[in-house]
Order: sequence, then C-alpha cells, then structure tokens
Amino acid sequence: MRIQLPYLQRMQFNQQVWAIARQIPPGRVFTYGEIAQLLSLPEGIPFDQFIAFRARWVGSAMAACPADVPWQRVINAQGMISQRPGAEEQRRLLEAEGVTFNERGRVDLKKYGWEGPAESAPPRLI
DNA sequence: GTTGTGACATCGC
DNA sequence: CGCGATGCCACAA
Repeated sequence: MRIQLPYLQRMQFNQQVWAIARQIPPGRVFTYGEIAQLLSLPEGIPFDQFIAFRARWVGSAMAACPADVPWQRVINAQGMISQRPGAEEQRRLLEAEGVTFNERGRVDLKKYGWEGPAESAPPRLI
C-alpha cells in the first residue's frame, strides 16, 4: 500500500513552497514559476512531469497556505493577479507594500520581481 | 472508478 | 502584445 506516500510528498512539497514564500521581502513579488524552479524533485516523480506541472502545484500549495505566509506576494508569470475570490484583497495588500499596477492590472516584474533593482534584490533563497 | 477543474507556463497565431 | 490552445498532474465530487 502506498496510499500514504503521495500525501506525505505533497506535504513536503507544500512546506517547501511556503518556506520560500515566507522569505519574499515586503514590496516584492515572485511568480509561481520562479518559486517552482527552486523546488527539489520529489522522489518518485519523473523529471519532465515535474517540470510540466510544478508551477501549478505551487498554486495549489498557495491555496492551502498557513496564515503566516505572505501569499499576496506570489503572482503569475504575466505579472498579474490570478483571478479568484480574494484577488482584490491581494492587490490591496500589495499596493499597501508599495507595489504599483499599470492600467491593465499588471505589475512590473523588472521592478518588483526577482530580477528587480540590484540594490534591493531579495536574498538568495534555499 | 470517472470526471471536471485548477492561485500556471509556454508556444502559436 | 493579447488571446487561445496545450500539457496530461493531483484532488475533490
């Protein structure tokens, strides 16, 4: 019986995602894909499958994140807030941290993302 | 056991 | 640059 195994790996994966998210400085945003690239390959998962779906799994992990995780700092690769209930609050929280949105609701990832200005670059994660 | 759907990224038009 | 299709996993109904 290996019913327990996938669940435990899932938990490990989520914990890893949350640990990274907790290290995102205020006023910065990371994309799901960027977080996904920092994750280690779970045991027993084929590499190409992992590559194909890890970003989605990050989204799933964020959907179940603990209260101490700054979930609002994780957005999609287009620099936009993925639509869902709570998206408005996410934008409000980010704006309160100094993140600005353009007229189409997009964040400048060059400015606020992982690649942002060197002087305010986020610390290396993991 | 099946089906539908998702807090994504990427590639083509 | 924007919009649509695709990938073919995990989980909830």
